[in-house]
Amino acid sequence: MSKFYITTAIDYVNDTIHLGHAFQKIAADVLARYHRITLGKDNVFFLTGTDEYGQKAEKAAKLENIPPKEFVKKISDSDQKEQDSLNISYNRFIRTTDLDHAEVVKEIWNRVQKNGDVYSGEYQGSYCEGCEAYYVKEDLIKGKCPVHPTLEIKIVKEQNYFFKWSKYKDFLIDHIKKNPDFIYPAHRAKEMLEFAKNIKDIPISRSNFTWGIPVPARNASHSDAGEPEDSKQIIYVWFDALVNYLTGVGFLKDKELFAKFWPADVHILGKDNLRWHALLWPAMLKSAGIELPKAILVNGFLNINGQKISKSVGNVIRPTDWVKKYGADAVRYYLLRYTNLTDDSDISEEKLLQAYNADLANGLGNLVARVAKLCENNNLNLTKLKQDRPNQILEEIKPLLEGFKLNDALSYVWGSIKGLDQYINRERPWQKELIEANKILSNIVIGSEALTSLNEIAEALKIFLPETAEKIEGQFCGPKIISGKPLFPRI
RNA sequence: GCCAGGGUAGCUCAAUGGUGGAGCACAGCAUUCAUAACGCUGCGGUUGUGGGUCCGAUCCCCACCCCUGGUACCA
Repeated sequence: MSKFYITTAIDYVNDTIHLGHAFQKIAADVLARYHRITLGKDNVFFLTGTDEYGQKAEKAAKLENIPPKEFVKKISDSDQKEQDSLNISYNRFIRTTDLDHAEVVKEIWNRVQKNGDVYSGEYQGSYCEGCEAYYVKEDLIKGKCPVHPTLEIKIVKEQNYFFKWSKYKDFLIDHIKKNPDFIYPAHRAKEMLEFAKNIKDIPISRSNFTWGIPVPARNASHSDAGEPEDSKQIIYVWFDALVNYLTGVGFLKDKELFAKFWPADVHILGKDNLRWHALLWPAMLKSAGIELPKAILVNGFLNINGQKISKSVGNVIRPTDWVKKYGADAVRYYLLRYTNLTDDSDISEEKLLQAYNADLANGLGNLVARVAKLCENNNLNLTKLKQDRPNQILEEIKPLLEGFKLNDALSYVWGSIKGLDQYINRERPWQKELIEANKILSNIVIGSEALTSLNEIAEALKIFLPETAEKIEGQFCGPKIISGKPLFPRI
């Protein structure tokens, strides 16, 4: 691999992102930072952003009595602020309302249409007003919504453009089967294979609201009776949103950038978005004659104190809420170490505190403090910073990171921290003659044949805890080392 | 209802068809370079329930219970 292009889900702007969304951004950030170390900064592109069109955003804006454009800007800005608070190192924060994006969406639409995959038809759906959602007949129980059995199901008809999704059924099944790494974890691929069997065409335009990218004007020669009025048709949000991954690396606008980074190496997304990424997106790309992404990484959800994060439960926590109290790296650390990326995980502020004190204050912070003080007391003079060998930690965690085992990778780093603490207790540099003590300390700071050093730990931590890594490197860059403030004061 | 994932020490998770592991928390010892921190030792489990296959199952099979997600066009 010579380049790495990673994208996150773009967050829908009906509300500002919370810790659950942040979890995914942190994971993506770790992968991006890792690859920047191995491939070089210029060979990594990290895209994130906001998804801003659609009925739900339009409604949310109406509720606040402001124009959609203003509303989505407000949420997008606050999403960006949330991400920035965690030091998410994106290369572009895309908004689907960005001008270049509309151009790309239209281009994809036209390509798909040119390929014969767009047709006009009548959408008829069984709509439940309680769920504000459509149901397929098979899912209705005695003709009623399974969630709201007391409400009447309404039959809603709409004239729309449809995408020939079903045409790509065999292609999709084949692609997933032939590429076992396409969807991770594997059980998600199984899920998609099941679903793929029943793929039907879907409407990719809407006419009952206006907040979206208009369907491009049609060729006169193309017209046929009963087709929707184009000017009133808005492109369906998913058809619009998925395309951001192309816009983000300069499709149309910056051919060089696009040629360098496409196809995406990893799309990371929540399990709720899997179908669209695993089945619709590849079908769209195939239809448009564009190469498919290499991997889809599905992250689980976070629960807080055993409950799912939701407005109605009232347990929504924003990244900034915790960052203000504990710092960005503490939040990153906790979410990375004590969750399983691909499964649901339960988190709590209490556990964050436990991890903070046990691992950051007592572990890493204390190690840095004791080593710094020992170096200061011994007047250690560093003549070099690194051993002439590859960073042992990076070597060890490479396969873990490439297999998306972020928590295991971080655990490994903490193993090295423990190793240094054990070494210090065993060697007792504070009881040794100056020369002997300095040899021990130099082993601790820059390493030896047998010992993984503090500087190696710091280098590895750049991937996970960038602020902390920088502080440690600043303190141990020599030649003189002096003790400083605790990195993580006990709470 | 249907599909999928999960239920292992107080907590978070690991593991294997053959006498159940780690970290945190807790207790004791030791120690002072350090953020009452670090280290060592210990405590701690009839591996959701009931059956079955097997010489032997936590791991395989069946049923059930509980939790989670998806269930098609609302991100």
